[in-house]
Amino acid sequence: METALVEALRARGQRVTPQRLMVAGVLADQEGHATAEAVFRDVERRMPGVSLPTVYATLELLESLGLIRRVATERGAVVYDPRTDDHHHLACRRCGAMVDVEAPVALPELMTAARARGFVPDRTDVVIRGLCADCAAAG
Amino acid sequence: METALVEALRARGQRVTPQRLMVAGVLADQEGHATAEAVFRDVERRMPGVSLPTVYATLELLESLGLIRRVATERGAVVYDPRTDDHHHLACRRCGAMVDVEAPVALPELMTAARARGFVPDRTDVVIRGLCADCAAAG
DNA sequence: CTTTTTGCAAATGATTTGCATTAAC
DNA sequence: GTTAATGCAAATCATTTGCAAAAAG
Repeated sequence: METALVEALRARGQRVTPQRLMVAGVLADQEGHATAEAVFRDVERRMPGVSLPTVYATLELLESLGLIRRVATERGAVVYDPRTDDHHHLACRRCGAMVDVEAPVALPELMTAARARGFVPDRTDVVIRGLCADCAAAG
Repeated sequence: METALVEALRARGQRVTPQRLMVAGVLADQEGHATAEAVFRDVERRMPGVSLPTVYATLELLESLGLIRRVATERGAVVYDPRTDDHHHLACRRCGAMVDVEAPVALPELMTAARARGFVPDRTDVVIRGLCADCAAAG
């Protein structure tokens, strides 16, 4: 991801800073999804002194470059997803965990209905809500 | 909706208050989705003196009773949806509007993948992101 | 050197909490 | 009368902003 980031920044005439590389690196290492706070904690550990506003700004930048995705959870909390390929999410209503699933989705009727209203579709987010394996086992 | 609310409250031994009826009534009249603030403004107009915390508490109550749905938008803003039947959403990335669409969705591969991981599905939320008719027309 | 990015501190906005008062039942 | 619900004020949480200092190109 770092190479892609450096190229994207150069292409837009923006600067390659150690903070930006670090935030991108932390997110790339991330298994699953992370809140801005969580990213901040990891970044701070390896680079003391970085500020939270910088982390927020960088996450926004990475999203605008298409290198990460921003995902809103059911309660309105926001997490960042280092994967930008086509995948969907399982959200546990008990523990709040959000897990990736890969599977093709085709929603022909829904797309037709959307286009019929003049809507220009861009991306489809599918979230299956329910209980994750651990919470289901716990009762 | 008011009848259902009164019954649900009685069944749980909770009280039927004018504030609760008013919040439910305002949401039922609502076309589309509303933020807590918007609900508050409407409620306040017809019943001056209601407090914002009461509106929040009531929205939470209505959701726990299954009478409304809470929907998180892409940016993490939360809106309340008076419809609880099976329907999905179109979210405009430009103006933030969220519109209902009715269309059946069947996601067999995704459901299979979810169950294969021990996940117990409950409901499926599908959000199509893109540009609404107005924003697409505006360029 | 010039302009962007950073860090800090403070502001903002949405939602929640504590608590005394009021109102349902 | 009891107990739950309300209104108020203040607290909290996540995120954003303004601005001077530092650093990238």
